[in-house]
Amino acid sequence: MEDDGFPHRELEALGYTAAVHGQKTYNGVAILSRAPLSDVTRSFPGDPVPDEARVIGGTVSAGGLGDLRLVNLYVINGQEVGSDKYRRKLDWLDAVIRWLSESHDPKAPLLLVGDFNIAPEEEDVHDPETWRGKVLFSDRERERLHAMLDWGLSDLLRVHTRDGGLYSWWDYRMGAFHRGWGLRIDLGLGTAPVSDRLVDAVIDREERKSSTGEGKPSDHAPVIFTLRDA
DNA sequence: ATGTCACTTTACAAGTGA
Repeated sequence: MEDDGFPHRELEALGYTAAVHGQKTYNGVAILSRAPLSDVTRSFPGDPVPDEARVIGGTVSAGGLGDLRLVNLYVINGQEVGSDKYRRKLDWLDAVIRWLSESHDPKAPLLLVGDFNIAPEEEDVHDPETWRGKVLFSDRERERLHAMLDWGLSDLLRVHTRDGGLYSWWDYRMGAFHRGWGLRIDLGLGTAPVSDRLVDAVIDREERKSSTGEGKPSDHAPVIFTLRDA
C-alpha cells in the first residue's frame, strides 16, 4: 500500500510505532517497533532504483540492548537467470554491498533483515539439483550474499543450527507448501555485537498454512530472532 | 517446474510480476 493508507493509529493502539516506505502493487517495506525508533532512512546512497520502495532503515533504542541499527531490504526478485531483471538484481546487490562497506561499521550493532530473494546454501533449498543455476539460487546471486557475509555479517539462523528443511517461502503454485518444496530466502544478517546476543532464531511455518488465521496466508512465513540484552 | 495469487488498466478480461 501507499504510505497514506498505512494503519498507524491501529498499530499505535497496540503499542507499536511504524516507519513505512510504501508503494502500490509491488515493493514496500516497513519497520514496526515497540521501542523508540529514530533516524529513519529510505532507499540508500547509490541505489540504482531509488524510485522503488525497497529499503528502510531505523535505529531502535531497545533498553539493555543499546542502539541497534535495523535495515529492512526487499531484494529485487530477478525473474529468470539471464533476463534484464536478473542483471538489475545483481547490480542492485552490488550497490548494497558498496553502501554497506562505505557507510557502516562491522563492529557496530547492525541487523540487516528482509526478503533477500536468495537461498544461501544447499540446505536452504528443498532440491538443490533442481534449483542449481536458477534464480533465487544461482551462483552469482549467492556470491553477492557471501560478499555481504564476508564484510562482517552472520546469517543469524545459522548461528545455532545447520539443519536443513528450515524454509521461509513456498511458491503458491504446484501445491509447493504441501509437498515441502520450500526455500529459505528471508534472512537476518547481524554484525558480531548482534550475533553475540542471539538467543534463538525460528521460522513460524504455521503461518504458511491455509488453516491459520483468515485462510489466506502469504507465500512467506515469519522469521523470528530473539536477542538478549547486552 | 509452474497446478496460485493479487494487482493493474481505460476495466467488465487479460497481462504482469512474484
